[in-house]
Amino acid sequence: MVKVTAPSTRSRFAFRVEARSSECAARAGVFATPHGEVETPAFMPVGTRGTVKGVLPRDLAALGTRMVLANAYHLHLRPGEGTVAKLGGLHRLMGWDGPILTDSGGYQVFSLAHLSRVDDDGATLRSVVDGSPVRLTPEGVIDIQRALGADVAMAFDHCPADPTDRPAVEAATARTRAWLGRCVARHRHHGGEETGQALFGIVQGGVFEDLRRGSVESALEHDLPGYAIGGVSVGEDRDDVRRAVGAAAPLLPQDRPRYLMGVGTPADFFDAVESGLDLFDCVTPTRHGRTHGAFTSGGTVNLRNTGWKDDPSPLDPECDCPACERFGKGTLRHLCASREMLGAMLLTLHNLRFFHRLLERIRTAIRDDRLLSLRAEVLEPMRQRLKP
RNA sequence: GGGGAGAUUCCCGAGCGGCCAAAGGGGUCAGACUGUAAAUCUGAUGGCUCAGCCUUCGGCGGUUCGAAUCCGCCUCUCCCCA
Repeated sequence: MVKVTAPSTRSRFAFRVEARSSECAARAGVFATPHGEVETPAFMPVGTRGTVKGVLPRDLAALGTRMVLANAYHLHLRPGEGTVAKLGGLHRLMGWDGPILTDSGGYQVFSLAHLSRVDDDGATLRSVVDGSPVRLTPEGVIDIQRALGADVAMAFDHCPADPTDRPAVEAATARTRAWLGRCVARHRHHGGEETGQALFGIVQGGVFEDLRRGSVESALEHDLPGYAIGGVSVGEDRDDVRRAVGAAAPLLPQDRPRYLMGVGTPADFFDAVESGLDLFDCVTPTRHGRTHGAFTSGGTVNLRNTGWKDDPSPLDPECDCPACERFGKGTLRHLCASREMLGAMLLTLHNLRFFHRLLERIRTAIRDDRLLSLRAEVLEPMRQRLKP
């Protein structure tokens, strides 16, 4: 049923695996895009409205970012994909020369569920900007992403509100399948990958392993340069996430990048990488950075806690980010407590650096075939919340 | 010197006889956050042997079954006129 074309025919989005773990399904590789290569496993910071909040593009690159996310729904509302195109495209808008991936807006139908209504043809949600109705369909979402011009566009999927509600998940998974077919057709209509944009399919299925497997089969009805697992970490237990990913990942093609959407935390990365996932994105490092939370090698830290007040020591002695190089915890705590934007900026830089360094170590460990020992080494000391 | 206004729990500020340990802000303290409606949101903020009790509304003394609220005096602050 599925004819998998040789990677060479899509060299602009080639993915080559360069090392595999002997202990698990982890692999280290390189994903090529028109705007450069990405070493995997990789973490992609989230820049929803065309900006990774509080971070200059050059700083982003210096932290180790290779690829970033933006969001089609939010950019459609403001400033509008037509405007983005007139401004020279999404790369120009973001001031980012590297690869960009746009999420379709499927997640917003889920996260803004109280403003959304889904039907078989698409979804209608109220604009978060002015409350007016916004119609999203597979075709429309592909058009938007085509106009934005990211390197990777995501299919329009239906992420169910409750991943444990089997009938609802079955319906959402069926829609995701039907919508993917329409996305693929529309993408091809625009010229397919010749336009410089790849389309990734998305697997749903909630916490049900059989539905996850079925959703992978549906996605593989289309020969795409990459596949994503979505609908994960939306409130379920970590074990449920692990099972769902464990069921889906082995069935995805070995020679295509696998993207786990919306994940996650350091522990999540190990789980997912060990199941053979390659790409990740999450708002955690940036959002936590803005809300006084920091990841460190010794555990998480809340920089608003009064106990750090007089502590001149660095946030994480193992870190080489701008926050750790020049400021102590007491200073960071002062910046956070007084709501200086520099505090949010520094913690964002720190968290992003922490995530990228972690993924860097994971990549190296896969190549050295010692991923499981790295897991213990990294996660054990950072299990706790650090208290002053 | 004369006339007027006021002193409330860390701060500002409601309250004007019982439903007041006392609204609402601020500050402070703590928590949450996984394809970002998030520099946001939630909770706590007199004490205790905590479904109750004790101490608090400038001070002292009254009225009343009952007072932050009414009365008298005192202390201090602000405004206007001389």
